[in-house]
Amino acid sequence: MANINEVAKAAGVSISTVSYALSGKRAVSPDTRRRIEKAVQDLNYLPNAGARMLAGRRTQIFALTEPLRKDTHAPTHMAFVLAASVAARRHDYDVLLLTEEEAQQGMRRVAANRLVDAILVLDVAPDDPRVGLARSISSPTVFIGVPRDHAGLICVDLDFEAAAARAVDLLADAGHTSIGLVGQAEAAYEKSNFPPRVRGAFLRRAEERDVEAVHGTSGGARASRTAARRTVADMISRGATALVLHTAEEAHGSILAELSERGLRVPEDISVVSVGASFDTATLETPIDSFPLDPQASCDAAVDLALAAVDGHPEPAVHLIAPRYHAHGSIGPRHEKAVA
Amino acid sequence: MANINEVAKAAGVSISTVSYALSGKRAVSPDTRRRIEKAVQDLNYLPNAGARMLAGRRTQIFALTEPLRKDTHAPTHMAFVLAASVAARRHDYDVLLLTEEEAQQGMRRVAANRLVDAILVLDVAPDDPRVGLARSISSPTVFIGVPRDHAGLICVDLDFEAAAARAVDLLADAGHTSIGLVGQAEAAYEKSNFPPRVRGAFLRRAEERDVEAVHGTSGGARASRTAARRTVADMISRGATALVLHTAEEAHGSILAELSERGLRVPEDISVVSVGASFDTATLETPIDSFPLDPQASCDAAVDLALAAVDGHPEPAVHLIAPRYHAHGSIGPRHEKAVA
DNA sequence: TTGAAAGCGTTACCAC
DNA sequence: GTGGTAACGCTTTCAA
Repeated sequence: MANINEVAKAAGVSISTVSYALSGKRAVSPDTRRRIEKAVQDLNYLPNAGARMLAGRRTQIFALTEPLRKDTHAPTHMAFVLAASVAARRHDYDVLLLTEEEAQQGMRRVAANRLVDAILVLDVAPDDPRVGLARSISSPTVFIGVPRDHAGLICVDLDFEAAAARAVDLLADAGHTSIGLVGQAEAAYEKSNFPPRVRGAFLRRAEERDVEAVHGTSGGARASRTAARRTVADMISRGATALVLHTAEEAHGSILAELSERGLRVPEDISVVSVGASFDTATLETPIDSFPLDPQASCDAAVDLALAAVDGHPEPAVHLIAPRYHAHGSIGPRHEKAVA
Repeated sequence: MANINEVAKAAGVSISTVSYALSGKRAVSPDTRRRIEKAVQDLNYLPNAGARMLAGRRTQIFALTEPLRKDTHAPTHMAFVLAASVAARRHDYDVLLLTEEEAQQGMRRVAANRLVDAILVLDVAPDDPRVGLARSISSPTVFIGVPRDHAGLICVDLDFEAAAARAVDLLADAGHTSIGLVGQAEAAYEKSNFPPRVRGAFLRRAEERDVEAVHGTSGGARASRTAARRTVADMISRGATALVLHTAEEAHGSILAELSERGLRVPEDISVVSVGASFDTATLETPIDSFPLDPQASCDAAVDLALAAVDGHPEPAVHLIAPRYHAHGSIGPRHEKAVA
């Protein structure tokens, strides 16, 4: 529990020099720096967090709010929490968890007591109560996800619209004229912010490309595995020769099983592409082309924006992350078999 | 951003009186207290976190370390994180997340840093590197789970042994003489701390009760759903008339499906009881008797132990939480049909 | 290139 | 029952 005084004494310098040597905010002679570094090592010194928070103007802590709704997909959520944590640590920040209803009162609390420098908001709902809150508190707040009313807010998200549109383009370019979108469970279109964006862009681009498009829902991870299969069966019977999947990993599996049971090969008989998946579609029994969700990319961007805001340069806007395409050979030219 | 000085001024008292009125550590006259409370409300005052950490002897923050291994069952893990957070908030504590390799260096850091008052350790492995670390740092550390070498450590966990033994007892009492334990994936018996405890107690008690016992593994959540079904089929063919399940929710579903397909009714033809489930077994297609995992109970106990340690009264020991039994009618007397 | 010292906003001890 | 004030350990301005 050595403090800065002991380090200063051991190095034969003043405490201010120790502070500057460690922060790098002022030039320190090589020799002095060496002596300080040695003292730091010897004494196993680390600046007291509370003292830094009080004296400095930053706490080096981000709050991470997560409502943890019952229907939240746990693996995806965990991936975001992990990614946020990694992104924060890269900039010497720690992450403080704000869960449940605490998310709201907690945001107010940590903003008022100056426990955190900024707040990261996960699992954003279209009408998220944290939107109004963000506008009323002093802490910079970054949304990972895009609420309906996002005027003046700092938001980061995958460009789901672009991903959906590009998926349609790929399929249309391959000659497909009838495409099905196997989406999320119906409830997700109200509780989450991105499913409607995928569906909207899908339908829009399909119309632009003069492609017949149908949208169907699937169960979530916990739903009966028959929901997604029924949707697929229906789409195929209506002539779809290509599928865009925007579902959980489990549903991907069910869908591929359904295709396989119907004797439809990918991509010979039917083309498939995944949008916004949070898992690796290359490890499915049939690898699937994908515009994946990239939690790390989103969280890195969110942390950068948070830091900028902490520095007094907030960038209120919806910052969309360009989707990246991972090809795994699941898209092929249109074939009539599926229609039959 | 009002501070204690402004509150004191507004209430017409000294800052020490404000401090004492808020902490309750000294008697304050009703009238004075009211004036202070009003000033606090009006100014929306909350004590500065950094100043408290520095001046007081606590930070009101717990670190929560989670390795987040690839094979971690996300929903269960999230339940523990949430429960820990809730337990902490009940005592006015926040939770700081320490993930990945950061878990180790992070533990050292926040201990040396004085950022947290204590550390809660999740997802404990039999040979957990955090065990040695816990012994070498100053922060009180509470393990939620029991590592192999736990001498001198503070550990909390469900009494898996008791749960497994009681499950065997219930079945033996009902007349069953051949019981199968459908356990976790093979890997879990090395990477996690509790699967071996369940298996050990199961086999031990079965022997004590002179009951034939077999143990079989199942896949984890992501494994092919056939693994668990094969195990069950095998057990039945070997004469088992009762099953103890220690598996993920998905495997529970697969197992019930297998029984159903074989025309075996629960509990008429076969008895089933679940041990250590982190989900509600009453909502399965066939409700199953259960000795559930109770994250909140574990985390409440862990937080209590952490607080005691922070107060200078550490209780190094393995604190086992008595399992609770939830009956849902899935245990019945032995019937010969399953044997056939 | 370095040092002295003034805060930062609490808590808690010591007086009254 | 209340007030004054010395820590707490750092960051940062001002001087040298």
